[in-house]
Amino acid sequence: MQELINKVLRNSEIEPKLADEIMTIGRLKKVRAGNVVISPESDSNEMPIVLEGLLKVMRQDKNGNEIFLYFLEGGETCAMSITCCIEGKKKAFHVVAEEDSVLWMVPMGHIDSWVAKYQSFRKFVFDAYQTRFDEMLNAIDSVVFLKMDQRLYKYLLDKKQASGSFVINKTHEQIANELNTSRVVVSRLLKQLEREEKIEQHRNRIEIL
Amino acid sequence: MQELINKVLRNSEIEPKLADEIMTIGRLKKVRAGNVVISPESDSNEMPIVLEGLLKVMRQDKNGNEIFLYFLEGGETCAMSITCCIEGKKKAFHVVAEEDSVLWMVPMGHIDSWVAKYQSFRKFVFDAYQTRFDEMLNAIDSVVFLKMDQRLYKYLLDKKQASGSFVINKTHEQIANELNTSRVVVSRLLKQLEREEKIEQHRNRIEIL
DNA sequence: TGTTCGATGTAACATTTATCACACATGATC
DNA sequence: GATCATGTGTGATAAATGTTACATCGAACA
Repeated sequence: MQELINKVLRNSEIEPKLADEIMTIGRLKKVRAGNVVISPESDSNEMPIVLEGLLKVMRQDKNGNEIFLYFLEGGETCAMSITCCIEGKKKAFHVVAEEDSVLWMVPMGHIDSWVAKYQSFRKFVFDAYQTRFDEMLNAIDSVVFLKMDQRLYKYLLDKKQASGSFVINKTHEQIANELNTSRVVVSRLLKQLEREEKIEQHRNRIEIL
Repeated sequence: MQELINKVLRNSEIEPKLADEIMTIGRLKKVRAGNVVISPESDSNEMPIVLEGLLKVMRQDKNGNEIFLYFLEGGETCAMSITCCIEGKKKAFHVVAEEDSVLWMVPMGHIDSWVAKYQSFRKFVFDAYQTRFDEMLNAIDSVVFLKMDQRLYKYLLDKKQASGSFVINKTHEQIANELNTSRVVVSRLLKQLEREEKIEQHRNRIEIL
């Protein structure tokens, strides 16, 4: 397990001394696909770093409607968790395991001092912010500028990209929830994509061509 | 002028010594309403702090379609500028003066060392990120979960809030651009809001009741 | 005063998306 | 293989939004 942490952290630009600290202070957490890692209710004070697997960040409104924002892949962390914890604010999002994942949970208490002390950690944090802003803008773009058929296709491609697999194991219903639309709409548009030979459909499974 | 900077920075939680540095190193910039402060083309390496007035942050796609994201008010800064400059990435947004404004432009070169050195600056920066994430999520909520009539009304209320005025001097066309819809749609919905006695309309001017 | 131009109002229609209803397919289980 | 729960396909219709076209209004100014 230590090797895994080592691999992710050493591969990043974290300096060895800091990597040691992070390894000493954090704890390992395994989550199974579908499980919630962070929710508005949870007041965890840990920053999750993805060692293995894939997390997804979802936004939810008061009525329980959801929308998918972006994925967190190996080596990445949840920038919003950092700000929320530092500010002690309630989180306004869910983080859910998209695949079985291995996380390294780092208590927030040390963040400030690391930011002060390590240039490489400042870079790590600012990188995280940069990437998250980009993803957020990307999410906004999709919703604002694209029609549902394009949004859906983009969603499938993003998922392929993040998971590294051409196969997506989801029902139409699940996809509809992530795009905040209805199952019927997704079924219709997927059928259309199939006719255009961009995908192939099976039960609970979509294959990207 | 120095008084203005003093007022904004001293009122914030920036420690005096840092405030002095910021005042020594930055430069004053005045912009008139409508003028562009930051655009994807500009590769300015300065972080703008709003001393007076109001800026708005807009997202634009390749086809030139726009959408309003959020306002930057007095004492606030553009978090996305920080990350972009640090990462040396192209900015993916426009910052435009919504009102005549006075800005304090701080060269990015000093940011990293200030973050390392001053706890209060770390707080300032993390606050900025937190606020921006919130505003961004808020923008996403509007676009994803609200119908156009509600989005429009929310937009008017936000504008009222940010400007501190019940009067909005904009044409339907301008509003339509910020919401990425058409003038006709805005006219229709504004008329509706007028019938519901939530607003009063005049030429180039909307009054919130 | 009349002209001009940008802003606003509104009808008619097209397109996109949402919703409802129901048929049918598939895989699991007994 | 009969039963059942769940997933998918599709028509019909409604609602929301976008588009086109044109009328009217009001301010500015010749």
